[in-house]
Amino acid sequence: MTLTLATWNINSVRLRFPLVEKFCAESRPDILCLQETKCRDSEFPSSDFRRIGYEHLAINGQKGYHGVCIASRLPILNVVNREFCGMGDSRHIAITIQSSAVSADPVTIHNFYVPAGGDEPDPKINPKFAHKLSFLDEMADWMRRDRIGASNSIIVGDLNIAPLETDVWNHKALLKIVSHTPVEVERLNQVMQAGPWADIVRKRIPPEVRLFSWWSYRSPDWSTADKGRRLDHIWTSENISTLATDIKIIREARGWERPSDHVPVVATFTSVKS
DNA sequence: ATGGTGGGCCACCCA
Repeated sequence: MTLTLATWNINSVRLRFPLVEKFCAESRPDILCLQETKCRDSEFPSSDFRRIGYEHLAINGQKGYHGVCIASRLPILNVVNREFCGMGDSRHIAITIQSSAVSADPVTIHNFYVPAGGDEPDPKINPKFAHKLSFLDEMADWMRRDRIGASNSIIVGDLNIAPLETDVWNHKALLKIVSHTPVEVERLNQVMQAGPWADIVRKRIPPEVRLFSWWSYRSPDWSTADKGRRLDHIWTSENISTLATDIKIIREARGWERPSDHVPVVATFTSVKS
């Protein structure tokens, strides 16, 4: 009994549906969480997802920017999307499913697209960076207050922060670059403690190993230069963290035709009794 | 130190 879950910042779901189809054919995720879908709910390619076996869709889109969705082979028992920072942005959606690979009880999956934060890592002069920090604070407050990560929960998404030294191509060079500054990493760690969440990717792949899920479009030879960052994450509540038996980062997806700048991160959960 | 490339969409916003 297994459940395979994937997260991917797709950077326009309409433009890149053919890549979604290719990825799903190869990796067979039961649940696919996408960020930056960049279309209204009415423009979402729902029939294409149904055609490739994802009959159950939870969509929180908006015109031109942001947008998240969860496509599932399993029935969706409940859908919630929460607004952060009173901005009206579509940056979160959560579903509840039943999967005996993970738990006898219902499991909630949260899909986040955290603000990128602009270029200047100073909240006093850069409102986008201030928004990013407020968003993370609000996530942590909500998780603590509502005990979001207490049990049977998973959180995935483009969190736009690479917390570990080996989550970036050059730790020292990126200390003042938004996505790897100490102030953001501290905020992200507070979110992790607020769950409390376990980083199941780093449970399976030790911190000594460099791991990236994003390479800039501005790097002409992304693979040989390999100036990547690990911005995309999968965390779980502690009670299910040991059930994540396999982690894959689909690096080759960055080399596909007209790629996203992010690649899928995939976790497979296996129940103790098989 | 700078600027490089993409997507949405029609003047620039965003990453």
